[in-house]
Amino acid sequence: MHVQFASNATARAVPQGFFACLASETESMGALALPGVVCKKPAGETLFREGETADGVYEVISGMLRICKLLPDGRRQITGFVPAERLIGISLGGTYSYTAETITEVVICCYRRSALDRLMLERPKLTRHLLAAAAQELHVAHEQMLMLGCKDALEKVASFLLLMAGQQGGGIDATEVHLPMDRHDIADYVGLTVETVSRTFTRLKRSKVIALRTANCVEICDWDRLDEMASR
Amino acid sequence: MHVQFASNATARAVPQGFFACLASETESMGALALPGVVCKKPAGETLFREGETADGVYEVISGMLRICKLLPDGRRQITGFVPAERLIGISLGGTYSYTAETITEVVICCYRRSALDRLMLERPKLTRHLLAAAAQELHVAHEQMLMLGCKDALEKVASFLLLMAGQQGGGIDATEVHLPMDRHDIADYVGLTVETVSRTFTRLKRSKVIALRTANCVEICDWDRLDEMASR
DNA sequence: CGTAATCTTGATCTGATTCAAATGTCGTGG
DNA sequence: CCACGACATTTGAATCAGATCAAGATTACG
Repeated sequence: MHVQFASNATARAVPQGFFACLASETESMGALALPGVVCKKPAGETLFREGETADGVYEVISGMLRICKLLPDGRRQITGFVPAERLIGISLGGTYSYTAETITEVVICCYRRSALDRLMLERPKLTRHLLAAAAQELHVAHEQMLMLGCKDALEKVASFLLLMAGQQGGGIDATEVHLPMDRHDIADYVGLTVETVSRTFTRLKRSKVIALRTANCVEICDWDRLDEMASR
Repeated sequence: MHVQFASNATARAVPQGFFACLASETESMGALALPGVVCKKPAGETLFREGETADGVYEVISGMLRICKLLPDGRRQITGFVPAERLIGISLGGTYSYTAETITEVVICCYRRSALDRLMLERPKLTRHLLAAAAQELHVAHEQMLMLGCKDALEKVASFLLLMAGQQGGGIDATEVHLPMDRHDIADYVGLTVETVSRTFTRLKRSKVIALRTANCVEICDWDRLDEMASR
Protein backbone atom coordinates (compact mmCIF):
# COMPACT_ATOMS: atom_id res chain seq x y z
CA MET A 1 0.00 0.00 0.00
CA HIS A 2 1.23 3.41 -0.95
CA VAL A 3 1.63 5.24 2.31
CA GLN A 4 4.28 7.71 3.32
CA PHE A 5 5.35 7.57 6.92
CA ALA A 6 6.14 10.87 8.52
CA SER A 7 8.96 11.59 10.95
CA ASN A 8 8.25 9.59 14.08
CA ALA A 9 5.61 7.25 12.68
CA THR A 10 4.70 3.80 13.91
CA ALA A 11 3.57 1.16 11.47
CA ARG A 12 1.77 -0.95 14.03
CA ALA A 13 -1.80 0.08 13.22
CA VAL A 14 -3.18 0.15 9.69
CA PRO A 15 -5.97 2.59 8.84
CA GLN A 16 -9.24 0.69 8.98
CA GLY A 17 -12.56 1.79 7.60
CA PHE A 18 -11.58 4.61 5.34
CA PHE A 19 -8.56 2.97 3.82
CA ALA A 20 -10.33 -0.34 3.57
CA CYS A 21 -13.01 1.42 1.57
CA LEU A 22 -10.43 2.68 -0.86
CA ALA A 23 -8.65 -0.63 -1.17
CA SER A 24 -11.83 -2.54 -1.86
CA GLU A 25 -12.71 -0.49 -4.90
CA THR A 26 -12.20 -2.64 -7.94
CA GLU A 27 -11.64 0.08 -10.48
CA SER A 28 -8.22 1.47 -11.27
CA MET A 29 -6.34 -0.38 -8.57
CA GLY A 30 -3.12 0.73 -10.11
CA ALA A 31 -3.81 4.41 -9.46
CA LEU A 32 -4.88 3.76 -5.90
CA ALA A 33 -2.23 5.98 -4.43
CA LEU A 34 -4.17 8.19 -2.07
CA PRO A 35 -1.35 10.05 -0.42
CA GLY A 36 -2.25 9.35 3.19
CA VAL A 37 0.46 10.40 5.60
CA VAL A 38 0.57 8.55 8.89
CA CYS A 39 2.09 10.34 11.84
CA LYS A 40 2.23 10.39 15.59
CA LYS A 41 1.39 13.35 17.81
CA PRO A 42 1.97 13.74 21.54
CA ALA A 43 -0.85 14.51 23.98
CA GLY A 44 -1.97 18.13 24.31
CA GLU A 45 -1.24 19.21 20.76
CA THR A 46 -3.47 21.12 18.37
CA LEU A 47 -4.16 19.33 15.10
CA PHE A 48 -5.97 22.29 13.59
CA ARG A 49 -7.89 25.35 14.74
CA GLU A 50 -11.36 26.66 14.04
CA GLY A 51 -11.15 29.10 11.16
CA GLU A 52 -7.98 27.75 9.58
CA THR A 53 -8.25 26.74 5.95
CA ALA A 54 -9.38 23.15 5.88
CA ASP A 55 -6.74 21.42 3.81
CA GLY A 56 -6.77 17.99 5.41
CA VAL A 57 -9.05 15.20 6.52
CA TYR A 58 -7.70 12.96 9.26
CA GLU A 59 -8.38 9.41 10.27
CA VAL A 60 -7.60 8.54 13.86
CA ILE A 61 -5.69 5.29 14.08
CA SER A 62 -5.11 5.22 17.80
CA GLY A 63 -5.54 7.57 20.74
CA MET A 64 -8.22 10.18 21.30
CA LEU A 65 -8.84 13.79 20.33
CA ARG A 66 -11.29 16.42 21.42
CA ILE A 67 -13.25 18.66 19.10
CA CYS A 68 -14.04 22.06 20.56
CA LYS A 69 -15.41 25.50 19.90
CA LEU A 70 -14.67 28.65 21.85
CA LEU A 71 -16.52 31.85 22.63
CA PRO A 72 -14.52 35.09 22.48
CA ASP A 73 -14.34 35.24 26.30
CA GLY A 74 -12.86 31.76 26.52
CA ARG A 75 -15.89 29.66 27.36
CA ARG A 76 -15.47 26.31 25.65
CA GLN A 77 -17.81 23.68 24.34
CA ILE A 78 -16.37 20.28 23.56
CA THR A 79 -18.56 18.99 20.79
CA GLY A 80 -17.07 15.54 20.66
CA PHE A 81 -14.37 13.09 21.62
CA VAL A 82 -12.89 11.28 18.65
CA PRO A 83 -11.64 7.73 19.22
CA ALA A 84 -9.76 5.44 16.84
CA GLU A 85 -11.21 4.60 13.44
CA ARG A 86 -13.07 7.87 13.11
CA LEU A 87 -12.53 10.76 10.73
CA ILE A 88 -12.12 14.43 11.63
CA GLY A 89 -12.04 17.46 9.42
CA ILE A 90 -14.77 16.74 6.90
CA SER A 91 -15.90 20.27 6.29
CA LEU A 92 -16.02 21.00 2.59
CA GLY A 93 -16.28 24.69 3.30
CA GLY A 94 -13.04 26.58 3.06
CA THR A 95 -12.30 26.49 6.76
CA TYR A 96 -12.54 24.17 9.75
CA SER A 97 -15.51 24.99 11.92
CA TYR A 98 -13.90 23.64 15.09
CA THR A 99 -10.58 23.02 16.75
CA ALA A 100 -9.11 19.53 17.14
CA GLU A 101 -6.67 18.77 19.96
CA THR A 102 -5.04 15.56 21.10
CA ILE A 103 -6.01 14.25 24.53
CA THR A 104 -3.64 11.30 24.50
CA GLU A 105 -0.78 10.51 22.20
CA VAL A 106 -2.39 9.74 18.86
CA VAL A 107 -1.49 8.16 15.56
CA ILE A 108 -3.38 9.71 12.70
CA CYS A 109 -3.45 9.42 8.96
CA CYS A 110 -3.78 12.67 7.04
CA TYR A 111 -5.32 12.96 3.59
CA ARG A 112 -4.98 16.18 1.67
CA ARG A 113 -8.25 17.82 0.87
CA SER A 114 -7.19 18.52 -2.71
CA ALA A 115 -6.34 14.87 -3.34
CA LEU A 116 -9.60 13.78 -1.78
CA ASP A 117 -11.57 16.22 -3.90
CA ARG A 118 -9.99 14.82 -7.02
CA LEU A 119 -10.63 11.25 -5.99
CA MET A 120 -14.24 11.86 -5.04
CA LEU A 121 -15.16 12.52 -8.63
CA GLU A 122 -13.62 9.23 -9.76
CA ARG A 123 -14.74 7.14 -6.81
CA PRO A 124 -18.41 7.34 -5.99
CA LYS A 125 -18.00 4.81 -3.20
CA LEU A 126 -15.41 6.98 -1.50
CA THR A 127 -17.75 9.93 -1.53
CA ARG A 128 -20.57 7.77 -0.22
CA HIS A 129 -18.33 6.55 2.53
CA LEU A 130 -17.58 10.14 3.51
CA LEU A 131 -21.28 10.91 3.34
CA ALA A 132 -22.00 7.99 5.64
CA ALA A 133 -19.38 9.25 8.08
CA ALA A 134 -20.91 12.73 8.01
CA ALA A 135 -24.40 11.31 8.54
CA GLN A 136 -23.16 9.33 11.52
CA GLU A 137 -21.53 12.43 12.99
CA LEU A 138 -24.74 14.31 12.47
CA HIS A 139 -26.67 11.66 14.35
CA VAL A 140 -24.30 11.90 17.28
CA ALA A 141 -24.51 15.69 17.19
CA HIS A 142 -28.29 15.52 17.46
CA GLU A 143 -28.06 13.22 20.47
CA GLN A 144 -25.70 15.66 22.09
CA MET A 145 -28.01 18.60 21.50
CA LEU A 146 -30.77 16.63 23.18
CA MET A 147 -28.49 16.07 26.13
CA LEU A 148 -27.29 19.67 26.36
CA GLY A 149 -30.74 21.19 26.03
CA CYS A 150 -32.91 18.83 28.03
CA LYS A 151 -31.01 16.80 30.58
CA ASP A 152 -30.01 17.62 34.14
CA ALA A 153 -26.59 17.01 35.66
CA LEU A 154 -27.18 13.38 36.63
CA GLU A 155 -28.63 12.49 33.26
CA LYS A 156 -25.81 14.25 31.46
CA VAL A 157 -23.04 12.47 33.30
CA ALA A 158 -24.82 9.11 33.01
CA SER A 159 -25.24 9.65 29.27
CA PHE A 160 -21.60 10.60 28.96
CA LEU A 161 -20.45 7.44 30.73
CA LEU A 162 -22.65 5.24 28.55
CA LEU A 163 -21.32 6.95 25.45
CA MET A 164 -17.74 6.39 26.52
CA ALA A 165 -18.48 2.79 27.44
CA GLY A 166 -20.09 2.30 24.05
CA GLN A 167 -17.31 3.74 21.97
CA GLN A 168 -14.71 1.95 24.07
CA GLY A 169 -15.96 -1.04 22.12
CA GLY A 170 -15.17 -4.08 24.23
CA GLY A 171 -18.78 -5.17 23.87
CA ILE A 172 -21.38 -5.08 26.59
CA ASP A 173 -20.18 -5.94 30.06
CA ALA A 174 -16.72 -4.53 29.55
CA THR A 175 -17.32 -2.82 32.86
CA GLU A 176 -13.98 -1.05 32.93
CA VAL A 177 -14.30 2.29 31.19
CA HIS A 178 -11.18 4.33 30.78
CA LEU A 179 -11.58 8.11 30.57
CA PRO A 180 -8.54 9.66 28.95
CA MET A 181 -9.87 13.20 29.36
CA ASP A 182 -9.82 15.21 32.59
CA ARG A 183 -12.82 16.51 34.56
CA HIS A 184 -12.59 19.88 32.88
CA ASP A 185 -12.99 18.25 29.47
CA ILE A 186 -15.96 16.25 30.70
CA ALA A 187 -17.51 19.40 32.15
CA ASP A 188 -17.12 21.29 28.89
CA TYR A 189 -18.59 18.37 27.02
CA VAL A 190 -21.76 18.05 29.08
CA GLY A 191 -22.18 21.78 29.69
CA LEU A 192 -21.57 21.81 33.45
CA THR A 193 -18.77 22.95 35.74
CA VAL A 194 -15.95 20.73 36.98
CA GLU A 195 -17.40 20.87 40.47
CA THR A 196 -20.82 19.68 39.40
CA VAL A 197 -19.30 16.86 37.37
CA SER A 198 -17.24 15.78 40.35
CA ARG A 199 -20.23 15.92 42.68
CA THR A 200 -22.23 13.87 40.21
CA PHE A 201 -19.54 11.23 40.03
CA THR A 202 -19.58 10.90 43.80
CA ARG A 203 -23.37 10.73 43.72
CA LEU A 204 -23.16 7.80 41.28
CA LYS A 205 -20.47 6.26 43.44
CA ARG A 206 -22.51 6.54 46.63
CA SER A 207 -25.52 4.97 44.93
CA LYS A 208 -23.25 2.08 43.86
CA VAL A 209 -23.98 2.51 40.17
CA ILE A 210 -20.31 3.05 39.42
CA ALA A 211 -17.01 2.71 41.24
CA LEU A 212 -13.89 4.75 40.63
CA ARG A 213 -10.74 2.64 40.37
CA THR A 214 -8.82 5.84 39.81
CA ALA A 215 -10.06 9.28 38.78
CA ASN A 216 -10.06 8.21 35.15
CA CYS A 217 -11.02 4.60 35.36
CA VAL A 218 -14.68 3.92 36.03
CA GLU A 219 -16.21 0.58 36.77
CA ILE A 220 -19.86 0.38 35.83
CA CYS A 221 -21.55 -1.75 38.47
CA ASP A 222 -25.19 -1.37 37.53
CA TRP A 223 -25.79 -0.92 33.82
CA ASP A 224 -29.57 -0.96 34.08
CA ARG A 225 -29.73 1.84 36.61
CA LEU A 226 -27.14 3.86 34.74
CA ASP A 227 -29.29 3.43 31.65
CA GLU A 228 -32.38 4.67 33.48
CA MET A 229 -30.45 7.59 34.90
CA ALA A 230 -29.41 8.64 31.41
CA SER A 231 -33.07 8.80 30.40
CA ARG A 232 -32.56 6.57 27.39
CA MET B 1 -38.16 18.54 -16.24
CA HIS B 2 -39.47 15.21 -15.19
CA VAL B 3 -41.39 15.90 -12.01
CA GLN B 4 -44.58 14.34 -10.81
CA PHE B 5 -46.91 16.61 -8.94
CA ALA B 6 -48.80 15.05 -6.09
CA SER B 7 -52.42 15.70 -5.12
CA ASN B 8 -52.63 19.33 -4.08
CA ALA B 9 -49.34 20.58 -5.45
CA THR B 10 -48.43 24.09 -6.50
CA ALA B 11 -46.04 24.62 -9.35
CA ARG B 12 -45.06 28.14 -8.30
CA ALA B 13 -41.66 27.33 -6.82
CA VAL B 14 -39.14 25.16 -8.59
CA PRO B 15 -36.66 23.19 -6.49
CA GLN B 16 -33.42 25.12 -6.38
CA GLY B 17 -30.04 23.90 -5.25
CA PHE B 18 -30.49 20.20 -5.28
CA PHE B 19 -32.39 19.97 -8.52
CA ALA B 20 -30.15 22.48 -10.14
CA CYS B 21 -27.21 20.27 -9.27
CA LEU B 22 -28.83 17.37 -11.03
CA ALA B 23 -29.80 19.35 -14.07
CA SER B 24 -26.33 20.81 -14.52
CA GLU B 25 -24.70 17.43 -14.84
CA THR B 26 -23.62 16.99 -18.42
CA GLU B 27 -23.60 13.21 -18.55
CA SER B 28 -26.66 11.18 -19.50
CA MET B 29 -29.08 14.08 -19.63
CA GLY B 30 -31.61 11.78 -21.17
CA ALA B 31 -31.85 9.55 -18.10
CA LEU B 32 -32.14 12.50 -15.77
CA ALA B 33 -35.48 11.45 -14.38
CA LEU B 34 -34.93 11.58 -10.65
CA PRO B 35 -38.42 10.83 -9.43
CA GLY B 36 -38.90 13.84 -7.19
CA VAL B 37 -42.46 14.23 -6.01
CA VAL B 38 -43.54 17.74 -5.11
CA CYS B 39 -46.34 18.08 -2.60
CA LYS B 40 -47.94 20.48 -0.19
CA LYS B 41 -48.49 19.85 3.52
CA PRO B 42 -50.52 21.90 5.97
CA ALA B 43 -49.03 23.35 9.16
CA GLY B 44 -48.72 21.07 12.16
CA GLU B 45 -48.14 17.85 10.29
CA THR B 46 -45.49 15.20 10.84
CA LEU B 47 -43.33 14.49 7.83
CA PHE B 48 -41.53 11.58 9.46
CA ARG B 49 -40.70 10.38 12.94
CA GLU B 50 -37.48 9.47 14.69
CA GLY B 51 -36.94 5.74 14.36
CA GLU B 52 -39.00 5.24 11.21
CA THR B 53 -37.17 3.64 8.30
CA ALA B 54 -35.59 6.44 6.32
CA ASP B 55 -36.91 5.97 2.83
CA GLY B 56 -36.98 9.56 1.64
CA VAL B 57 -34.91 12.70 1.42
CA TYR B 58 -36.85 15.96 1.21
CA GLU B 59 -36.09 19.35 -0.19
CA VAL B 60 -38.06 22.23 1.29
CA ILE B 61 -39.40 24.50 -1.44
CA SER B 62 -41.36 26.88 0.72
CA GLY B 63 -42.45 27.11 4.34
CA MET B 64 -40.63 25.93 7.45
CA LEU B 65 -40.25 22.72 9.40
CA ARG B 66 -38.84 21.88 12.79
CA ILE B 67 -36.51 19.00 13.52
CA CYS B 68 -36.89 17.55 16.98
CA LYS B 69 -35.91 14.80 19.33
CA LEU B 70 -37.82 13.61 22.37
CA LEU B 71 -36.94 12.04 25.68
CA PRO B 72 -39.20 9.23 26.93
CA ASP B 73 -40.87 11.57 29.43
CA GLY B 74 -41.78 14.09 26.74
CA ARG B 75 -39.03 16.66 27.08
CA ARG B 76 -38.24 17.95 23.65
CA GLN B 77 -35.17 19.40 21.96
CA ILE B 78 -35.66 21.20 18.69
CA THR B 79 -32.39 20.68 16.88
CA GLY B 80 -33.17 22.93 13.98
CA PHE B 81 -35.61 24.96 11.95
CA VAL B 82 -35.53 24.13 8.25
CA PRO B 83 -36.33 26.95 5.81
CA ALA B 84 -36.78 26.81 2.05
CA GLU B 85 -34.00 25.43 -0.15
CA ARG B 86 -32.69 23.07 2.50
CA LEU B 87 -32.69 19.29 2.61
CA ILE B 88 -33.97 17.08 5.43
CA GLY B 89 -33.66 13.38 5.95
CA ILE B 90 -30.08 12.69 4.91
CA SER B 91 -29.36 9.87 7.26
CA LEU B 92 -27.93 6.92 5.35
CA GLY B 93 -28.55 4.70 8.35
CA GLY B 94 -31.67 2.62 8.16
CA THR B 95 -33.79 5.00 10.22
CA TYR B 96 -34.37 8.70 10.74
CA SER B 97 -32.63 9.97 13.84
CA TYR B 98 -35.12 12.77 14.39
CA THR B 99 -38.70 13.83 13.78
CA ALA B 100 -39.65 16.44 11.18
CA GLU B 101 -42.84 18.47 11.58
CA THR B 102 -44.26 21.34 9.59
CA ILE B 103 -44.51 24.69 11.36
CA THR B 104 -46.21 26.50 8.48
CA GLU B 105 -47.80 25.15 5.36
CA VAL B 106 -44.92 23.78 3.30
CA VAL B 107 -44.21 22.68 -0.22
CA ILE B 108 -41.61 19.93 -0.34
CA CYS B 109 -40.06 17.74 -2.93
CA CYS B 110 -39.52 14.13 -1.94
CA TYR B 111 -36.81 11.91 -3.40
CA ARG B 112 -36.87 8.21 -2.67
CA ARG B 113 -33.83 6.95 -0.87
CA SER B 114 -33.53 3.93 -3.16
CA ALA B 115 -33.52 6.09 -6.28
CA LEU B 116 -31.00 8.43 -4.71
CA ASP B 117 -28.76 5.54 -3.72
CA ARG B 118 -28.76 4.28 -7.27
CA LEU B 119 -28.02 7.70 -8.70
CA MET B 120 -25.22 8.42 -6.29
CA LEU B 121 -23.08 5.72 -7.83
CA GLU B 122 -23.54 7.20 -11.31
CA ARG B 123 -23.34 10.84 -10.34
CA PRO B 124 -20.35 11.80 -8.24
CA LYS B 125 -21.44 15.42 -8.24
CA LEU B 126 -24.78 14.53 -6.71
CA THR B 127 -23.07 12.67 -3.90
CA ARG B 128 -20.72 15.57 -3.36
CA HIS B 129 -23.62 17.92 -3.22
CA LEU B 130 -25.23 15.79 -0.53
CA LEU B 131 -21.92 15.67 1.30
CA ALA B 132 -21.71 19.44 1.16
CA ALA B 133 -25.24 19.70 2.55
CA ALA B 134 -24.35 17.32 5.37
CA ALA B 135 -21.17 19.25 6.14
CA GLN B 136 -23.14 22.48 6.30
CA GLU B 137 -25.67 20.90 8.66
CA LEU B 138 -22.82 19.65 10.78
CA HIS B 139 -21.40 23.14 11.01
CA VAL B 140 -24.74 24.51 12.18
CA ALA B 141 -25.09 21.67 14.68
CA HIS B 142 -21.74 22.57 16.20
CA GLU B 143 -22.77 26.19 16.56
CA GLN B 144 -25.92 25.09 18.31
CA MET B 145 -24.02 22.86 20.72
CA LEU B 146 -21.86 25.85 21.59
CA MET B 147 -25.01 27.84 22.27
CA LEU B 148 -26.72 25.15 24.31
CA GLY B 149 -23.70 24.32 26.40
CA CYS B 150 -22.13 27.71 27.01
CA LYS B 151 -24.53 30.59 26.62
CA ASP B 152 -26.94 32.16 29.09
CA ALA B 153 -30.57 33.08 28.36
CA LEU B 154 -29.86 36.48 26.85
CA GLU B 155 -27.08 35.18 24.63
CA LYS B 156 -29.22 32.27 23.52
CA VAL B 157 -32.19 34.38 22.49
CA ALA B 158 -29.96 36.93 20.79
CA SER B 159 -28.20 34.15 18.87
CA PHE B 160 -31.52 32.70 17.89
CA LEU B 161 -32.77 36.01 16.53
CA LEU B 162 -29.60 36.55 14.53
CA LEU B 163 -29.86 33.06 13.11
CA MET B 164 -33.44 33.64 12.05
CA ALA B 165 -32.56 37.02 10.59
CA GLY B 166 -29.73 35.43 8.69
CA GLN B 167 -31.67 32.58 7.19
CA GLN B 168 -34.54 34.87 6.38
CA GLY B 169 -32.19 35.99 3.66
CA GLY B 170 -33.28 39.50 2.77
CA GLY B 171 -29.71 40.64 3.21
CA ILE B 172 -28.41 42.73 6.06
CA ASP B 173 -30.70 45.47 7.27
CA ALA B 174 -33.89 43.55 6.52
CA THR B 175 -34.87 44.55 10.01
CA GLU B 176 -38.21 42.77 9.93
CA VAL B 177 -37.75 39.19 11.09
CA HIS B 178 -40.75 36.94 10.95
CA LEU B 179 -40.87 34.05 13.43
CA PRO B 180 -43.24 31.37 12.20
CA MET B 181 -42.74 29.23 15.30
CA ASP B 182 -44.34 29.83 18.69
CA ARG B 183 -42.58 30.61 21.97
CA HIS B 184 -42.66 27.00 23.00
CA ASP B 185 -40.72 26.02 19.88
CA ILE B 186 -38.19 28.76 20.53
CA ALA B 187 -37.84 27.62 24.13
CA ASP B 188 -37.21 24.03 23.10
CA TYR B 189 -34.71 25.22 20.54
CA VAL B 190 -32.56 27.26 22.91
CA GLY B 191 -33.02 24.98 25.90
CA LEU B 192 -35.02 27.32 28.12
CA THR B 193 -38.63 27.54 29.28
CA VAL B 194 -41.33 29.55 27.54
CA GLU B 195 -41.40 31.96 30.45
CA THR B 196 -37.68 32.67 30.30
CA VAL B 197 -37.85 33.19 26.55
CA SER B 198 -40.70 35.62 26.98
CA ARG B 199 -38.93 37.52 29.73
CA THR B 200 -35.82 37.72 27.57
CA PHE B 201 -37.80 39.15 24.68
CA THR B 202 -39.16 41.86 26.96
CA ARG B 203 -35.66 42.50 28.25
CA LEU B 204 -34.46 43.05 24.68
CA LYS B 205 -37.50 45.20 24.04
CA ARG B 206 -36.93 47.40 27.08
CA SER B 207 -33.29 47.89 26.12
CA LYS B 208 -34.49 49.00 22.66
CA VAL B 209 -32.47 46.38 20.81
CA ILE B 210 -35.59 44.93 19.27
CA ALA B 211 -39.25 45.86 18.95
CA LEU B 212 -42.17 43.48 18.69
CA ARG B 213 -44.63 44.38 15.94
CA THR B 214 -46.62 41.32 16.91
CA ALA B 215 -45.61 38.30 18.96
CA ASN B 216 -44.03 36.71 15.89
CA CYS B 217 -42.71 39.70 14.06
CA VAL B 218 -39.53 41.19 15.46
CA GLU B 219 -37.91 44.38 14.34
CA ILE B 220 -34.22 44.48 15.01
CA CYS B 221 -33.37 48.04 15.99
CA ASP B 222 -29.75 47.72 17.02
CA TRP B 223 -27.84 45.05 15.13
CA ASP B 224 -24.51 45.82 16.75
CA ARG B 225 -25.77 45.44 20.27
CA LEU B 226 -27.70 42.30 19.38
CA ASP B 227 -24.49 40.94 17.93
CA GLU B 228 -22.58 41.69 21.11
CA MET B 229 -25.33 40.16 23.20
CA ALA B 230 -25.08 36.94 21.22
CA SER B 231 -21.36 36.73 22.09
CA ARG B 232 -20.26 36.34 18.49
C1' DC C 1 -68.69 38.38 21.48
C1' DG C 2 -67.10 34.78 24.19
C1' DT C 3 -64.05 31.05 24.66
C1' DA C 4 -59.62 28.98 24.10
C1' DA C 5 -55.14 29.41 23.18
C1' DT C 6 -50.84 31.89 23.46
C1' DC C 7 -48.04 35.15 25.52
C1' DT C 8 -46.55 37.95 29.38
C1' DT C 9 -45.68 39.05 34.18
C1' DG C 10 -45.04 38.11 39.16
C1' DA C 11 -43.50 35.42 43.38
C1' DT C 12 -41.13 31.67 44.96
C1' DC C 13 -38.12 27.75 44.79
C1' DT C 14 -34.23 24.90 43.32
C1' DG C 15 -30.33 22.95 40.88
C1' DA C 16 -26.20 24.45 39.34
C1' DT C 17 -22.55 27.96 39.78
C1' DT C 18 -19.25 30.36 42.35
C1' DC C 19 -15.84 30.97 45.63
C1' DA C 20 -12.99 28.80 48.91
C1' DA C 21 -10.56 25.25 51.01
C1' DA C 22 -9.17 20.39 51.76
C1' DT C 23 -7.65 16.18 49.89
C1' DG C 24 -5.42 13.32 46.65
C1' DT C 25 -2.01 12.20 42.88
C1' DC C 26 2.14 12.36 40.43
C1' DG C 27 6.80 13.51 39.22
C1' DT C 28 11.23 15.48 40.82
C1' DG C 29 15.14 15.82 43.40
C1' DG C 30 17.32 15.52 47.88
C1' DC D 1 12.63 6.19 50.18
C1' DC D 2 10.65 10.24 51.46
C1' DA D 3 9.68 15.25 51.13
C1' DC D 4 8.20 18.69 48.32
C1' DG D 5 5.59 21.26 45.05
C1' DA D 6 2.40 21.55 41.17
C1' DC D 7 -1.73 20.16 39.64
C1' DA D 8 -6.22 17.65 39.48
C1' DT D 9 -10.03 16.27 42.06
C1' DT D 10 -13.22 16.45 45.71
C1' DT D 11 -15.97 18.72 49.23
C1' DG D 12 -18.33 22.66 51.57
C1' DA D 13 -21.08 27.02 51.96
C1' DA D 14 -23.21 30.91 49.78
C1' DT D 15 -25.32 32.86 45.80
C1' DC D 16 -27.83 33.24 41.59
C1' DA D 17 -29.98 32.28 37.04
C1' DG D 18 -33.49 29.96 35.41
C1' DA D 19 -37.47 26.77 36.57
C1' DT D 20 -41.79 26.30 38.54
C1' DC D 21 -46.24 27.65 39.97
C1' DA D 22 -49.88 30.89 39.52
C1' DA D 23 -52.28 34.72 37.58
C1' DG D 24 -53.22 38.28 34.16
C1' DA D 25 -53.13 40.20 29.36
C1' DT D 26 -53.47 39.60 24.59
C1' DT D 27 -54.60 37.46 20.46
C1' DA D 28 -56.99 34.19 17.48
C1' DC D 29 -61.21 32.25 16.10
C1' DG D 30 -65.73 30.05 15.71
